[in-house]
Amino acid sequence: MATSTRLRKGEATRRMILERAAPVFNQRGYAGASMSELVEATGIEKGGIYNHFGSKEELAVEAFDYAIDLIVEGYAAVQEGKTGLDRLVALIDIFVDWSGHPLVKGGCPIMNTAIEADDTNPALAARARAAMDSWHRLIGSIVKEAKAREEIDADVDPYELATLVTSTLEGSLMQARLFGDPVYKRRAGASLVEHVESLRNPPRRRTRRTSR
Amino acid sequence: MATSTRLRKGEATRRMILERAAPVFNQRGYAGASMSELVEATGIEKGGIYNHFGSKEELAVEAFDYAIDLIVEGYAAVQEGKTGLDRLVALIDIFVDWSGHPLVKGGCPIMNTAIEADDTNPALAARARAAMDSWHRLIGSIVKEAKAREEIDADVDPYELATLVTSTLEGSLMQARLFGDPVYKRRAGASLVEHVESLRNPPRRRTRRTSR
DNA sequence: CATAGTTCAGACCGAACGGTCGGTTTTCGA
DNA sequence: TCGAAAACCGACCGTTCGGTCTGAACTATG
Repeated sequence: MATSTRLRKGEATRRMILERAAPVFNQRGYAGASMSELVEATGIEKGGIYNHFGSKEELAVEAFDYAIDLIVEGYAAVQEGKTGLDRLVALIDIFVDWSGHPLVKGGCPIMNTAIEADDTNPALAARARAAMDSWHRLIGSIVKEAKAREEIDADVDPYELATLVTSTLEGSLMQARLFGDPVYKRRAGASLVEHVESLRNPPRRRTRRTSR
Repeated sequence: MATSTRLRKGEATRRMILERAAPVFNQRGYAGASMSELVEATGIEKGGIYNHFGSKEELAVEAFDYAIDLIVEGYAAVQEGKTGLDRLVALIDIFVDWSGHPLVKGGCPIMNTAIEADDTNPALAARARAAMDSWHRLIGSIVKEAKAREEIDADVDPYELATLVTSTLEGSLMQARLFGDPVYKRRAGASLVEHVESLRNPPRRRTRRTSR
């Protein structure tokens, strides 16, 4: 069919633009990233870029979604073959250490976008909310599964635990990036894993203090 | 003396500029805030602003320091008359609810600056590091005091607890602002207070789960 | 292999950017 | 009250911003 084949080449460069623009936006922010930087990063001239995206904002939104897709796939992969609370621990572990190869350079796109866009860019803020919501639901569903398997008490609120885990992880990532030191993430991860394990049913011996 | 009196009027407007520029930078970010916005916010024309600050960056750095000073004073005030762990709990409580009157509009300047500047602006990133470090030390000193008063075990690492508390608070603030809902902060605060209380020595009955 | 349709380069646009500067007004000690 | 210094305005600077558009180059089907 005409449409699908005609558009093929364009689709490829379109994806390539997103792939290379995503880290630029994630590192420099929406306001901080200029079209000339994006031209340099993508190797496509301005006319070429605007042939695929109607505006800088449209490109930023799609680049954000692209980054989120990458991350969603990454977190899905690390849960494979695991069940219940083990899935949650795997998520925490991989957040703490992306095996040295961050999926998108510049930190967590959700947090970066949330911080910049909440007061300035409604479109980007809405995408950040959607992505964060999806992340909350992922953790929430894991907790629900753990409850169904009777790994943890029935009165643990899945969504509440999800947002609490998120708070600690994202806050630790912010500090880790600010100081260029992963120890903040490790501490937070260890503390969260300990907390999660303490919820296990029947309760095991409680190891009290945070990691050292 | 000549110098001190001659400069008086200028110093006043200089402070006024910082006072009005700080929320602009905090809400719109460094790259997102334009000089024309700062002119509008301060009521001072561009020439007037540049009479006091050598560059936009210099203004941003001083505005950041100004915002931090406000916050430091705020946190100092809330600790008055309290000792040991009660000081820490007071800090957590006030972070969760700035009584409806945020000291600087746009969220936590340290986090906002850390997120934007870590990959783009070394000068601002350095100030954010300094401010965060001071915050860490404040909490650390409180924990040390609590240890000296034998409120908590001697093997609790003050600095470690400080960074953990910070992670959870900042991460929850990010979510609260993204969704426009303070519940994220409240949950995090409740969880942290519970955690802190569980460290009290002699150990009281442990309430196990997160707040509800 | 012709050619219609798609993709891209790059010159170009007006607006807005951060920053400068000369001149006017305001301030305040003498 | 006078006058020098400080404070401030606002026009102006060159540059870069996001965005447009025309024509050339490429793609892939009939």
